[in-house]
Amino acid sequence: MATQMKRLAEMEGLFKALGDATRLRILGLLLTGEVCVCDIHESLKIPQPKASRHLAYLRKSGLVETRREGLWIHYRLGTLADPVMAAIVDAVRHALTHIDAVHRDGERLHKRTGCCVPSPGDVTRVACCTPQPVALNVAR
Amino acid sequence: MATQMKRLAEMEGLFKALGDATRLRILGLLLTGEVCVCDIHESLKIPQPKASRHLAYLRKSGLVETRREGLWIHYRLGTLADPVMAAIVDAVRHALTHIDAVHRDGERLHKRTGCCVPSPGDVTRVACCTPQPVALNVAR
DNA sequence: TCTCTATATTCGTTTTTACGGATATAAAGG
DNA sequence: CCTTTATATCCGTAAAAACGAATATAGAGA
Repeated sequence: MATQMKRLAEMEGLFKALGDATRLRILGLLLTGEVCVCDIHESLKIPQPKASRHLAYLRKSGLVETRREGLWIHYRLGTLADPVMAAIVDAVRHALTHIDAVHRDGERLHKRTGCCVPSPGDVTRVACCTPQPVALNVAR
Repeated sequence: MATQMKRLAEMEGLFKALGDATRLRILGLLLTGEVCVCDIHESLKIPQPKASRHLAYLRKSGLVETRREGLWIHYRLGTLADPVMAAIVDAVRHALTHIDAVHRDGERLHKRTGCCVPSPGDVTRVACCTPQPVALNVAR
């Protein structure tokens, strides 16, 4: 299996991509769904080139995917082919829903587009949340 | 809750700590149990100061803990207090069992100490392994 | 106290990463 | 074709991280 060969390097790359607060916030914002670059950099209150650079980094690492629509480019969370990696990313996505900064970014996005930020229970059912059954939130 | 405040920074730090192949290999080796520094740097075939530096990094990030026994210092995997972080680390530990390099390191350790490397199923039951029931390996 | 052994730290250097600011590309519309 | 708008990339710099080599510490035993 070719996917087994360089898994160490891939994992290192994955964690390097995740080891930056701005990129984590971007991933957190994308839990909402598709978001275009301008909404990203304004929700995070960071300069546009900075957002673009980090998005390029995330794109190269396979964590996000894009879709062009006219002048806009929409970013969304990607799916890693390797199930071992994907399991890690699932845990990360869930953890992001527990971060204050992510919620604040999401609220700014909400004011601009009307999309909502997911709550901890919504993303993936993980050990840290299973014990205490959370009250159901608004779906999607 | 104080644990909620700087979670973003903590998460960034966690991934920075995980974003290095040597440190990942060390964590993989520690899946075996307690290992002292000399066994670590010889199993990984890296110079001792290099191992020591990376171990210090892992210690500061809370991923490993130590126990002194005479002249030796034994390293073992630590437990993160924050359950959200701990869930991520669980997924990582499991993923490490899927890495070739980790197994090779473990075999060198085995030749030195007689400890065995855990197989994918042994560590944590995660999405990527649950579907295909693996043949039972030697317990422990 | 001297020595040996295991582990940690310092030093100087190189590489990598992140940044702001400026600029380039690329699609859409007049 | 020219302009506008959205996004990406380049440039020079600053900060962080990793390295090998050398050295320091700390415990155990003679």
